[in-house]
Amino acid sequence: MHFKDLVIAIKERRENLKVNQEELAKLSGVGLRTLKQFESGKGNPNLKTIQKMANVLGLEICLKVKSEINEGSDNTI
Amino acid sequence: MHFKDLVIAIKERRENLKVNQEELAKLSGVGLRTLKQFESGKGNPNLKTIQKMANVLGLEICLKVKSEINEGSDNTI
DNA sequence: GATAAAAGAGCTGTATAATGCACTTTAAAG
DNA sequence: CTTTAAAGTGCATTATACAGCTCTTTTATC
Repeated sequence: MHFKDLVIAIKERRENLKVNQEELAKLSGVGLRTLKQFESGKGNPNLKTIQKMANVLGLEICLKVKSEINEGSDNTI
Repeated sequence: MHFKDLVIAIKERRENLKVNQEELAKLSGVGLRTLKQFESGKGNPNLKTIQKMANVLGLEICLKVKSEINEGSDNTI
């Protein structure tokens, strides 16, 4: 998952949950400015910041072995 | 995947590939000091730094929907 | 087009990550 | 116990993420 895809995944998840940036900022404890930067693709957030955002959205960071082909359905997004 | 687990995953992957910290630092372009900090659990690396390390190890960051139960085998580590 | 809500951006101060260098500690091999 | 490689730490500097404030731009809704 590349940088942009990660941004998109977070952003889409937020939108699907009908939460706006301001709410997510409050809920996650991440500054609104930081969140905006991130979603507009300008940020380079540290791990803790990413996890704060993800957690509130019911997502979690994981690592998987890289593979070009799609190895079948899991619950990654 | 919590912070510590991520650290462990990276570290174990590196060790399994028989690469030492110095080599990984060179290969990934991440400073040796940064890598040491991270692996000793003291760091809070930003996304790009994490990805540089992961890429060289054949890993990628992904997001998945949180779930308490294990939903079956995928290729996440 | 006017209005309102959401998203994005410039400016700025503070906090801290990234880095290199030198040193210490730990682990493995003889 | 000695030697050596790998891992971890203290210190200092530089780069940059975080954050709030304000303002602008975009996107609906009417």
